[in-house]
Amino acid sequence: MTTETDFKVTDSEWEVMRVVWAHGKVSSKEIINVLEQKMGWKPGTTKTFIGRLVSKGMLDTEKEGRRYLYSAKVSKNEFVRHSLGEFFSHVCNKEVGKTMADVLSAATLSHRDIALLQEVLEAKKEHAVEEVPCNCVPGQCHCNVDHH
Amino acid sequence: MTTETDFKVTDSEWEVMRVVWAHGKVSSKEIINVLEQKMGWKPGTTKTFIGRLVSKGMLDTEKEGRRYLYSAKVSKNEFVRHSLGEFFSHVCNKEVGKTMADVLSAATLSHRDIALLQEVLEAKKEHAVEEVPCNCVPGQCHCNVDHH
DNA sequence: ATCTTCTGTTTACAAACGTAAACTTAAATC
DNA sequence: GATTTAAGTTTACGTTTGTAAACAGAAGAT
Repeated sequence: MTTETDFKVTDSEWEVMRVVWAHGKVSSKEIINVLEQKMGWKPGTTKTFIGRLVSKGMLDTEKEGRRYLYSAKVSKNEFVRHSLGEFFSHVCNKEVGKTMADVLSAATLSHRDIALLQEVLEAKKEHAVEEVPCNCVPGQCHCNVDHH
Repeated sequence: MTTETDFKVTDSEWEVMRVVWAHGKVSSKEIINVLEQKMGWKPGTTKTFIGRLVSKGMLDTEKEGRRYLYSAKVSKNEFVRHSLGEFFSHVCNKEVGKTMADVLSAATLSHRDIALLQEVLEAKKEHAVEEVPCNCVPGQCHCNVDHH
């Protein structure tokens, strides 16, 4: 009876979500096909994941004849943003910038991407702080180690 | 008998790793203390995670009297880089730039962070591509949807 | 009207995870 | 030396995840 959307999605379920996001509205048959190709999953496996995602409130269903059409209840952007936020909750705020720089230098970027990122940075300058405050618990990052 | 380092670390284990990274070498007592504070874990819980991390080859042990001193076998940077790489394996290459921009505009950054990021971007310009190639399977991203 | 075939739902089961108590052993103390 | 205590190891157990077969019901075909 969970109507609440639960952003916690496993790796496998994420594979399903990607197919749904790519299509907008899609039948289980299509999802099964794509993931049989990519993941080698048996139809039953994909069915399980679809079912779980519906229970979690990540997928909406719309009856269409004998089958359902599935669509995402949460947009891909919203979801990715949320997941990355969760990811960075494991990293000290002070290190987010450095980490981003790391990722960026390893990524393949287009001229347009770079321009966009530069714009964002330019805008960020306005509200940049002198020093990002550490948000860690004492003992969980270098900024704040209790040396007994 | 797994001597290989397994980068798969759960959220709880990550909490332990952060304490180890913060200290360099640390006793279980210290780890237990920090996580009892932050997570409300009973000592036994933390002990379990430490044990699992040792099995996984994420932690090295060095006997010191009656106890062990734990240290990380994988550097925090290496680990974060790897985990982010895994994260982005769920996102189309074409969208990595946009996603980064998204994260950056929501992050708190220092002037130094911004300068660093700008440097990285400047350097990236050199090898920027006209269009980032989509690396998705057909049917799993907009670049490549089979419309029946 | 009956049979076949989709398609969604139930059930299954092992491995991983979260959470922790119990046990054991070696060191420290009395 | 006997006892207490701290630290690592074993065992425990419910939940989640990965993987899938079995089953049920409705739509389509004969």
